Amino acid sequence: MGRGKIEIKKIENVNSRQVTFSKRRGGLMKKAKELAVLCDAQVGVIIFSSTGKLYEFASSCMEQIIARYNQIKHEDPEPAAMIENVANQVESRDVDLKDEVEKLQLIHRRMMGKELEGLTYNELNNLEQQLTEGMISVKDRKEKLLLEELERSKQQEKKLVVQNEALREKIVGLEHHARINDHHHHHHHHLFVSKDSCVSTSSSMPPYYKEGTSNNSDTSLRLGLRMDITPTSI
Amino acid sequence: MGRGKIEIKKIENVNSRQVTFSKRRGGLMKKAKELAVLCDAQVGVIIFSSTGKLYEFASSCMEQIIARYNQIKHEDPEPAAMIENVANQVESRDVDLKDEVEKLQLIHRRMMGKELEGLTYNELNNLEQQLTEGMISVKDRKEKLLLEELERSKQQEKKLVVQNEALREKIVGLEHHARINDHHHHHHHHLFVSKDSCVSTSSSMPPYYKEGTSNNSDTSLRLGLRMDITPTSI
DNA sequence: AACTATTAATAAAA
DNA sequence: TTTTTATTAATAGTT
Repeated sequence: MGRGKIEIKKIENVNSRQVTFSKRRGGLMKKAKELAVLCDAQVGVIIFSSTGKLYEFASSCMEQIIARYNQIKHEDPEPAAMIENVANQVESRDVDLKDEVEKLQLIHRRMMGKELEGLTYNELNNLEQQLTEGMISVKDRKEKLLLEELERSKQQEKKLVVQNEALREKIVGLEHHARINDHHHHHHHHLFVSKDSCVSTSSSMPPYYKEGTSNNSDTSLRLGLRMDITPTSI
Repeated sequence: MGRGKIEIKKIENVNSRQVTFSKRRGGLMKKAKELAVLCDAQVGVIIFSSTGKLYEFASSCMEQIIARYNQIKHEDPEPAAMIENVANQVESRDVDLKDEVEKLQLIHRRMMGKELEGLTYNELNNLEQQLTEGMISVKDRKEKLLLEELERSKQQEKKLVVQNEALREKIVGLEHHARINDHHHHHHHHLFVSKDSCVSTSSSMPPYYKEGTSNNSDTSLRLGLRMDITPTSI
């Protein structure tokens, strides 16, 4: 096809080669498109010229054609499949963790006395045993806190009694001076300190220690402990 | 080029289309090869037939052509980065679940009376309240199971007493006959049934109800209940 | 880039 | 499928 037959080998004349490349490239693209349309095929053509320029034709998205090619060619787990694979691996770890959470939640609910229906008598006994042990530990811990606080309180008490005694003596001294000075003045400022407003050595719990929270605890004493956080509520 | 001109649109006749595909595919491949040789170009052609079959031509390694294409087309950070991204997404979900597990495990340990050090007095009270409620529910459930089993046992007892009475009467009858027949035979088979081997109307718990598990439960009676599973142990 | 002589591709038939 | 053949399409060399 042309003014003469040509041998299929590299065209050495650079200009001729460039012209032929342009013509034949167009022809190839046209043929590719015709094939795709006529025969309902998916066709992709990639051409790099000798100068490195890229020309392409794709009857649909080239990425999709390449992906399909890779999928068929080497069961290539490169991009999508690789991600899929990793995702699956993680998914199973995920499922394990979810199972773990569900198991722990069931245990928790049962320790709260819920969903006991499926348990045998022995299982209930074990559960009760656990609850009892927990209860004992909690009560011990509470007792320890109370004793520590009581000890602290007692120490404070002693300190305050000493302080009070000192203060009262000081006041007695001041009142004595005041009386002496009264002989020279008409107005005097009388400082009165009643014995009741001071801490006595045989003091009972102060009045602001009031009964409060709804709790079956043995003691409902309100102590100066931190009572803000409630971590055991989910 | 052919016996007539054709319009470039999908060939509806399946057979014609198949033939044309075969011919034109060959032609396209030939043209691609010629272009590559004549013009010193790098050419890759990928064709999927409508039936999904893959045909390809590559003037050099197709992978290399695709790689070069991808490199020029999108500075493609596909595989590694993409996987990294997905992994990170999953990682965070994973961390959340692990946190959840840890939280539940801490709650569980505290309900078992462990790691109470960080808790305030009020928190300890709440915990004790939970344990108390759980304990009450468990005891109620145990009581229910015991009562049900007792009821079943009583019913069985009654049934057996009646059966026993009937059996004893039958035996008495048989022994009577045996004594009469003894007058005619030297050997006799003596059937002896002691009263102890039968259930009496005022029966106490049977001997195979033995004390067993180490448990502070009010009752350590072993009943004919399922006692196999121990779900509260992690 | 346009032309055109010539070859190549291929549609229809077998 | 592949081959044949009549016809169109592509294109090499020229302008």
